[in-house]
Amino acid sequence: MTSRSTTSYDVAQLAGVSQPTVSRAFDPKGNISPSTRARVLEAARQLGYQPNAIARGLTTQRTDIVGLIMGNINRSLFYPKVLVEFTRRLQALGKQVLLFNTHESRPVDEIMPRIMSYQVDALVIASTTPGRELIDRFTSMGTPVVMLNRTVPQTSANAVASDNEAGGRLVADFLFDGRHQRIAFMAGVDVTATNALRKKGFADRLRERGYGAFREEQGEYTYDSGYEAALRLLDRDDPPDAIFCAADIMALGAMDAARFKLGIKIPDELSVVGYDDIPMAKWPTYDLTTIHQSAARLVETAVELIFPENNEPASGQVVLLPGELIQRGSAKAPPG
Amino acid sequence: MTSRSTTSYDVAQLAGVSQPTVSRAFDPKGNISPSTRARVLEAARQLGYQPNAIARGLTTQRTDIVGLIMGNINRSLFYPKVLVEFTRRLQALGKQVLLFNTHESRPVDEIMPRIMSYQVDALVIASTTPGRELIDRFTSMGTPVVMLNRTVPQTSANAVASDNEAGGRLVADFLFDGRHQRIAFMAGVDVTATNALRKKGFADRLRERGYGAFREEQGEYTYDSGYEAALRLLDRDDPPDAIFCAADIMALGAMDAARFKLGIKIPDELSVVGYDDIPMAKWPTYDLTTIHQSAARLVETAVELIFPENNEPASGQVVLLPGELIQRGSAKAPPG
DNA sequence: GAGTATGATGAATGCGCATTCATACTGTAA
DNA sequence: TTACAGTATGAATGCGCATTCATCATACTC
Repeated sequence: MTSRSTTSYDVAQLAGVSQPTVSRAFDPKGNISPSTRARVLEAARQLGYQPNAIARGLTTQRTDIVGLIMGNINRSLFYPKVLVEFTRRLQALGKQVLLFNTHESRPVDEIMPRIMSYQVDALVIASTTPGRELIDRFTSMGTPVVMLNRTVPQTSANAVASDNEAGGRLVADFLFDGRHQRIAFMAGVDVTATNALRKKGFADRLRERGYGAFREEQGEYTYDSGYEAALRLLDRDDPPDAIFCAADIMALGAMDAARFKLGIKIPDELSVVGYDDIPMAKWPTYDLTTIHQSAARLVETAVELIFPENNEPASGQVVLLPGELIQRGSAKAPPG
Repeated sequence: MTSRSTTSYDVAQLAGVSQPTVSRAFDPKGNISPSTRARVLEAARQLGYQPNAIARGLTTQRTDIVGLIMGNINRSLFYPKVLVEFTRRLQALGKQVLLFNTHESRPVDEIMPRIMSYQVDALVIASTTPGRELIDRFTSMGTPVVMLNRTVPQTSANAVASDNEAGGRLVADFLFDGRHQRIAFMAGVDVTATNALRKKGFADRLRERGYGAFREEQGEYTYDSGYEAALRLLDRDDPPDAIFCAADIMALGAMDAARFKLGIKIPDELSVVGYDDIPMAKWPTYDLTTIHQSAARLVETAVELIFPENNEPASGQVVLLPGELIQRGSAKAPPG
């Protein structure tokens, strides 16, 4: 039952070689004759031997483990997709993802020691924002860090984010050109840079175009909060004729509030634009006009930063990925 | 930059003790005087020392890592939720989740050696089905295995699943009592036991109630496939007045196909019942009657099987969790 | 054919920790 | 005072592997 697992010594003995030779047989660049390698691998196969990654990690100082910190993964399908993409890509590089979840209540920094103790080769941080000194402890040890859709100013951490400010500007132009008169903004949680930048680009561009102040309500990146915020926005004498929601998930709630609760016609009486292009956005019920943000590209870029093909891992780099406005049926399009 | 990370020897030196004493200071059950422990921990704090989990794993034969295999995580929000729950619960037990993704095309068994090499303390398999001998290799090494919503007959693996057969029966009763005349079933992918059992319970119970054969179409556990399957089912002279979809996600597609493509009124002309109770099911647009399946309970049960409070890990146990019919507005309810 | 480069292999070692085992030290009973 | 628990600590060791380093066999040069 609890038989000691087979080691490289067992394989060595069966193959009639020394233990280091077994090691070399499993090292693609190992100095070993083809015939010996074949003999060793055959012996390994017979014994069901697999090199112990933990022991290997101890000597090589490389665990092939990448730490991935995520908070609130399951709000939308975006982060699950990021997660799958990461796992897939890293697996292809022979690396594995060690997952850490941040509790709503507790700060991220609390689990950092845990992560550090696992000697991860790199650290990916998504949808949560750690303290600067924690990050620096990793980078100072030579562990590259990359944050997704978050930035912490003046750190050695890399960051990959969709260009939220540019996206906000896209929406501003789209709604302004669509001849909307009473434009509103539905914010996400205030502290997130994501939300702030989307709003900034949106507001700046509207101002540039000569459009004045706009009304604003706050949601919390959930369907329900979008639903409620839409009611506050719309259930009044002078309701907006366009709402830019800082996230698709809120936009869906907003659309349902407008249509089913208030009987407002979309897009005739109200245009709704989201952000993210989650899968549901293209469902016929919603057919949501939104800014598309590719999880796959985000991940691809992040992986390239921490495990570049031929260079040293990057440090302190910030990459912004442009978004794309996807016109669907939830918003009145500009003429022409 | 690449300064050798601090080890227990560094801490020992600073605290004026030997290395084993440092070890004991970090072991809650370690034989060590309170004053010495305090001194050691203070020294550790100063140096930013954290015990190396990899090295520890080598000596203790316990990595505190749990392997989690998932395929197709991001179809719905159910598995992401399972994932988060697992991570959270295991973190609370001082354990971490090492994630493995199975590619659509490749068999699960291919990544098994990788998992084995990481000496995981336990293995959780979700939404994918491995070969029996692979499983047995883990359990024979004393590594408990638990599968979620899948079973492989005659293995030493544990399994936790929602009682799909009972759920199917619930739906059969509900639709039969609702006086539906032309009941149809929308199947998921045929090979999955999940689908087969839901269908079996449904069919058996209908037969018991004296209802004859029912029409059937096949989807693939996606919104789009549900949409298409619904068209095949409904776009004919004698369309069903009730569809039981083997998964919510297909039910949503089916509802949209019926309402928006064919102009069928729900629930007046057609009742739709799903399975899973994903978050979208309760959105006003869908308001889907379905069988609720708790991800949290599933995870809780699975964790209890592989890490029982006071016993040995379970082996070969199969636990079925009852589902619950959630009546909403997408289906005509039985009178009374 | 003597000398040198090349390649394949084994002996020895250490990664950082937990865990024996042995030792010193403290207090209590005889 | 002697003896004997009990406690706290350090020296030594090994987990399983990769990586020097040294050794030996072979091939090649002039």
